[in-house]
Amino acid sequence: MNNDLQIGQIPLFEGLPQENLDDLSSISVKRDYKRGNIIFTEGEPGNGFYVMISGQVKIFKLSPDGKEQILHLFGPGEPFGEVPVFEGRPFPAHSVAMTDGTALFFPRTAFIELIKRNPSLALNMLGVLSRRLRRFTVLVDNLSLKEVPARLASHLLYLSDLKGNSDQFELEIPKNQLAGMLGTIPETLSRILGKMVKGGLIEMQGSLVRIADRDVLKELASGLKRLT
Amino acid sequence: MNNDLQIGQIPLFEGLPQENLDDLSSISVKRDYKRGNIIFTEGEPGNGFYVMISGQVKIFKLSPDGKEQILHLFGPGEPFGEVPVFEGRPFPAHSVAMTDGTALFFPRTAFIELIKRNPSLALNMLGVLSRRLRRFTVLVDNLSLKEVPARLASHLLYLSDLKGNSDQFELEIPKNQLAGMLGTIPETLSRILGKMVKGGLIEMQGSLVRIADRDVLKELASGLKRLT
DNA sequence: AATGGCCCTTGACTCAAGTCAAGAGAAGCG
DNA sequence: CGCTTCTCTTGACTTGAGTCAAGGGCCATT
Repeated sequence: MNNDLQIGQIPLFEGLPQENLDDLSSISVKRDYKRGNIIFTEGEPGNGFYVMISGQVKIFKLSPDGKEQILHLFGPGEPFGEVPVFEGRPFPAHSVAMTDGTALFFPRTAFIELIKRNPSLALNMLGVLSRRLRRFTVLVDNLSLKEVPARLASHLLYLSDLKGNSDQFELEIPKNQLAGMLGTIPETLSRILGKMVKGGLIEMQGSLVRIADRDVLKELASGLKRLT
Repeated sequence: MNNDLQIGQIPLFEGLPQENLDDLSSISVKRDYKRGNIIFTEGEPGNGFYVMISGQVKIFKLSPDGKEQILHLFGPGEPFGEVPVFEGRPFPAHSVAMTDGTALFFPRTAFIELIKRNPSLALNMLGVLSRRLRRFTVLVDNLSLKEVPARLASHLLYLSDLKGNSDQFELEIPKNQLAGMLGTIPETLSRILGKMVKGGLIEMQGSLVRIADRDVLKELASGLKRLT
């Protein structure tokens, strides 16, 4: 049996007639990745984009001395690497597989032809890019206007929200990667998590987090309060 | 006589048949702004987007204690405020007029109808959003992985580039606003500009900059070198 | 010419977060 | 099973950049 995501289940392709799904299917190429594989590199020409089928990828920027800033983590059903498709310039960031997985690759020119013939595909794609722009405004806001404890608090609340506001959840990614998402380094993250535990805001066992004081966490996240 | 930008001269609408331009014209509403006017506010529902005709606007985030991070500065011909159009959620940031000016407002539903009937309008818009995503990756990279002197150096080189690599140019905006673009505060910007002048990298008179040592500036911008 | 309101700069100080270094677990591999 | 390798934590130190406070210059308006 095959558990893989089918092309019609991809949100980007929602609402398309079967005929278009067949077209998409016929232009797509399946690609498998092992954990750690480079999918594309910043500066490399982009001849198409990807949709994750299984596994997880990160999109990130790299500083000359090797520090990483993660821009996105994408899982099954999510498209990535679309910027060069519509802009014609190279990839603006790097992409590496976080786990073993599979993606569909859609070549640029064939995909653009499909878009020309199908306005709802265009609108779906506009929605995807718009959501991504919004996320970036949040990221910039965090990096520029908030301190690390506030970013971490927001992120924990976000994760909790993803699990239906459960008080308990897994981080899903290693802590050094989390540091890269929050624009900091593992040492700092570790210290701040330590303070949160001591302050009674959360409890931790490995990568399992339990929110102990949601209200204070919210105040921290909004910048009303500071972590002492 | 009328110096204003005509609708056909807006890059977003490039390549559209006259009929569509007329449609666009008929759904658009002209709005005038005075310097300092709020155009929209974060959290406000977005029922349409804007195209700048004359003047300049800034799009920015605000921290609880009033610090600003500028996300974009837009001038004549540039669209802004499109995210809610395709995503259906409120504006993700604030917008204020930097100078007196005029914008065209395009209501959401009418515009979406036009897009559905016109693939090249959709592709143009996809191009605009993609370019904007790329710019954000650069902004995030700067904020997270580079120090203020490096961000400033890149910005100066960017301004020089805009003027055909001229060694001399105006900042165009007040220095406190420049600080807000670079993710810092006026005091810090002032100090670093001071250091650059002392170090012989640039010369300054008011808001006029002359690049004196482009090579070192480039090394600074890339992070290879530090400002002492 | 004088007043008030920005804009910009400079100095002294503070502090959040990064660097460097060491070590403990945990996980993957031959 | 033992070895390497990676992840995570903790301590001591450094530092980039922010805060606070003061003052000078410039412009617009009266």
